[in-house]
Amino acid sequence: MKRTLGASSRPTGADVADLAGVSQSAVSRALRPGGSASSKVRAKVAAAAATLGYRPNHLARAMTTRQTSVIAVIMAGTTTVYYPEVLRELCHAITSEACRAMVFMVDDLQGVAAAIDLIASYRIDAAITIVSLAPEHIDLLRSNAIRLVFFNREGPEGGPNVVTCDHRAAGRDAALHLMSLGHRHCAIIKGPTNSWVSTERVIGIRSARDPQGRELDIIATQAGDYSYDSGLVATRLLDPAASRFTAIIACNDAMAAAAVDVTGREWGYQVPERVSVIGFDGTAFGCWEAYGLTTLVQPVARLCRAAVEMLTTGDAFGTGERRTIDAALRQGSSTGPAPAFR
Amino acid sequence: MKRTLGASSRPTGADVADLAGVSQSAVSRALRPGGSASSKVRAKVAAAAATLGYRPNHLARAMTTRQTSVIAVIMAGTTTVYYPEVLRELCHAITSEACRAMVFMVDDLQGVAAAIDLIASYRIDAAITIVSLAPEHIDLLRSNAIRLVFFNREGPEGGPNVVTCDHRAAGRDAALHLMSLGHRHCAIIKGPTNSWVSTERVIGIRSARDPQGRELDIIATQAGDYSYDSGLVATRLLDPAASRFTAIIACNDAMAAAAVDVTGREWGYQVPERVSVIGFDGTAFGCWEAYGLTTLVQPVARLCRAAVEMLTTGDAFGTGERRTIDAALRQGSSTGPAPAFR
DNA sequence: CCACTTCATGCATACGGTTGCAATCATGCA
DNA sequence: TGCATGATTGCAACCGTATGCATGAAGTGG
Repeated sequence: MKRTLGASSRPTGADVADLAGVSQSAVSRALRPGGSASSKVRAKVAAAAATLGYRPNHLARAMTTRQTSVIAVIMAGTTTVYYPEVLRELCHAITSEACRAMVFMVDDLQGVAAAIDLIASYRIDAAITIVSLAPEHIDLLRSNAIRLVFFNREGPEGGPNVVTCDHRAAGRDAALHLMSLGHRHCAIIKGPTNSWVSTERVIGIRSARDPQGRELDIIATQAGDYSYDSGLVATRLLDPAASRFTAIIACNDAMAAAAVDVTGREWGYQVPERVSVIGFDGTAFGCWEAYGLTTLVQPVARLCRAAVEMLTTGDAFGTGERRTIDAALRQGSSTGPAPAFR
Repeated sequence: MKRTLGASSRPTGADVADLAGVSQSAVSRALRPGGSASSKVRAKVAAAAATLGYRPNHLARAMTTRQTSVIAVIMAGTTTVYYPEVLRELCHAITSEACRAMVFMVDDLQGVAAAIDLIASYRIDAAITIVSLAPEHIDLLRSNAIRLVFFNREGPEGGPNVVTCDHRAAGRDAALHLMSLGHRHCAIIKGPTNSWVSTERVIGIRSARDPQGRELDIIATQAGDYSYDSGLVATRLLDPAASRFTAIIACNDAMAAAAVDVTGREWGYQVPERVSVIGFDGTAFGCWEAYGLTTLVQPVARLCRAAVEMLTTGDAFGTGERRTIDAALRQGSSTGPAPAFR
């Protein structure tokens, strides 16, 4: 009972032990499900703990057990309309799994290095990364036995686990949807060149074949950075008179919305009567009436749950496990039958 | 040098001490700016630490210093288009201040209690809450000397610190903007009845007086839950024929967008020629062309920085400090001069 | 009734740092 | 040269929990 009076600090296991008339180790064991303790001691300890409002100090526990039940989330600080939603869902999934989410927003490579350092310093159990990691960072995490999952992102060779939407299939489905509506020629607004997701989607679009074995002609391509404004710029660079596309595929919903705006308001082409527009991600505002985007919905919540689950149930660090989850087409009012052309 | 070989664990301060030929406490002091250590020892320790790739274990440090440099964020798990953005900015602000963000998504009162428990268990330094807290939770945090800031939310009497946008002034500015355009009669779409922010905005709207001392007539009121869909429902309940409003004020942008859609597409009233619509928050998609919302922008990043700053620089727990930050009118294409009426 | 197994419990130590205290060392000044 | 003074440094005691080990108690089978 050495605790100083009037201290605002929490009671410790030793305090509970004193009150219950047992040893501190008995308290530790009595409060842990697997611990060896008689029901009598369990009762006494539980009573004392309740009286004192005792709760174990997770830091001290982590010191000895070497696990914190904390999962780190590494995310880029750049503003995109899609990431905050992912962050929210990831945190939600982590909290639901009785873990704690520690978020690291990184602005540059230096920030990534700092985050990796901190993750190791806090003995965090596992990490989900939504940014690319340098090999030395991956090695550092591995050497500290910190499990790692890449989220919607390609990890390096033979490396860590990956949870991703099947972007290639989503791209294919987008193209198939348009072809089933009679579209033969389309324009594409890609994401940034270094975006793996964008690349996959475009590969999927190119790989699509309709029942007659025909592919969708991509007769114009522009690129944006996933922002609405970049979508405006990219769409304006498409020349609807010169290249006779009847559909625009944008690699995310924000750029698709921009495509709808430019097509309808600047070119004066009806959507979808004259031009159909299709996007990706399934962000909430995409289905608001003014846009009514047809889009390939990423089941963000499921992706996040899968990532967390992979971290909490898996065994080793780099089993190279891979979970791929399908996107679903949400039919909106931005796509329709191709106009009879020529 | 008792470390077992082949262990993947990090080197400890003792390892560095061995290599540098000094004591472990010397290592501790040499690596801390304020520590008393000769430049010779500092150099030796720095060299040894670099060789071994040593980084102090934050958990062990937190055990003795009783501070973790972790700031908790307590947020509701319910989906709203505004919160994820706040979460992102809060995490960003926290990371920028050399602190770590631990996020607790709570779905119900039980979740709040669990989050508070964990915050105390991890000896987290401070917390930012975006949900309401029961008095006993606030007491628990106070008794553990965990600093607390309410974010865009009214704390209890004489209690914790608050960082908030000046929603009342924002409401007033919205009304003044409309009156300056000649509007005399408006309809309001409020938020949920328990939303303090919504209440403040409405109070502000009612308190506005134009230079002639006249107020804006609120001739119809409906309520939504801040979602787009609820905005559709609420707007449809407004009877534009019966009550001759020339403007709709919606308590957030999502509902304002819904108001634009119903007004233009369902009623066939031009926006803003026949009806003006104004929203709040300044969410990104609100200014996309199809909506072009006039809105009162909450400077989310500044709010978040202010909250974090208050936690990192303040002194005591409940100084009742209050930081109020102004919203800014962003003029869009959804408001215009009132039609000459009657 | 005894030997043996199983279980419960306390003691002591480890986890990896920080920090008070005392001893030591270097330095300045008379 | 001698002493006072202040800066370094090592020792040891924490922080609060988990856990290996030894011991004692209780139960079990022969």
